[in-house]
Amino acid sequence: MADVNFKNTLPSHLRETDRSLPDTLESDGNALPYDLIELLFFAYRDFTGDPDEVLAKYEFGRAHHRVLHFVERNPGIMVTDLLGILRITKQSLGRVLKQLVDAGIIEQREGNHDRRQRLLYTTERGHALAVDLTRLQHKRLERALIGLPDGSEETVRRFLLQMIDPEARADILKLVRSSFNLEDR
Amino acid sequence: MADVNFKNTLPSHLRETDRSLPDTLESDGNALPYDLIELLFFAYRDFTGDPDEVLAKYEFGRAHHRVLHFVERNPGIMVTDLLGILRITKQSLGRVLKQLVDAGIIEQREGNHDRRQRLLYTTERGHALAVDLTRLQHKRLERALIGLPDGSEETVRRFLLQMIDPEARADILKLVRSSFNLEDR
DNA sequence: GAATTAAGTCAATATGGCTGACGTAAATTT
DNA sequence: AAATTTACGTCAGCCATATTGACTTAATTC
Repeated sequence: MADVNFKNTLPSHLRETDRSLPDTLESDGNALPYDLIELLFFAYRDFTGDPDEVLAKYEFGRAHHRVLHFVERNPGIMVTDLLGILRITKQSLGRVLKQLVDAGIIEQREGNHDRRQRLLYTTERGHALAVDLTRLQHKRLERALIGLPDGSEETVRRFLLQMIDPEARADILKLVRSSFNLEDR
Repeated sequence: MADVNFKNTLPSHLRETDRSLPDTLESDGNALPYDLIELLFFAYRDFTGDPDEVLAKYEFGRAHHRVLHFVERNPGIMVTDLLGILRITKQSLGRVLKQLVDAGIIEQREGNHDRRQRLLYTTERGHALAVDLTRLQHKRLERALIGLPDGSEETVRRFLLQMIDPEARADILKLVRSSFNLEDR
């Protein structure tokens, strides 16, 4: 057995009585929203945790997931463009990409107009895996929206968009091609 | 210069005219919410990007940030409990914790009642750094909530909470000690 | 007194980033 | 037509952060 901790998330000092530690950093009106920060941390962890389990069976990691996702979503994407989305180096991508190609998850085809390009496509198997992973994340998102007031999905979308650096928003909006109207106003 | 890609996030096939690729995976009513998945990916990346820049000056990484954050937030926390929150091994924590202690960011004090414990506290410097980092993330969250309808902050909070594995929610709720009412109903 | 717990340590391994330096073929510019 | 730029790939090595397994010490609990 490994040296991992299987206990509660909850530290012992919070287990029994409430010793009422400060919820916010400052006692003046300038409260820091620890809770939002932490909820986002835990939410993202579980969000990526679902795919991780499936990927482990293929001996793939999160890096493979990201590549697979954006290739599935942008069939025929150029290597250069994928690098731009992922913001990693050619060398880093090269390693995982090779593994995905070797495993028959992604295939590369020479560009029609520009024969230097190795355009990326998911194979049938790759597509199936991508769908599986997306469906897992979809389910979690659906569940997270249950019981929230009307319009919450739109609110969450706008919130997430506005979390993104303003300079990058326009590009990302085109990339995600949301069917919702998220234009700036 | 490194081999990084400084170009647009936007792949060339989306740069000019809209070739209207499918927004969803399935043409039936079972659409997969690619956009939410991707917005969350990019939002989280930028969310962690702010602190990363500051931490780099100290030669710290994200692992140090997580430790600092939860120690700042739970002064006097036991090592075992911190392991439970972070879900990493003792060995992994040991390394970053040692660096933080050596750098005078975190200090360890023997437990009063149980002298085996090395309770963790931020030093004055550690506190200052933690506040800096939290403030950065706070600003991004504030900005992300601008212009959203009334009650959106609450909506986002509930959304994030429901993204978390149901079994873990109760513990995490106590841990984050939100001043908002997020009890299950 | 025995068993358990808290914390730490040694040693090895894997993943996924990074840097710098090149190479080749194809397209574009001059 | 030659020069330059672009797209892609590769070799070699480094670093951060995680992992596993085994073991120790001290203190507490049963």
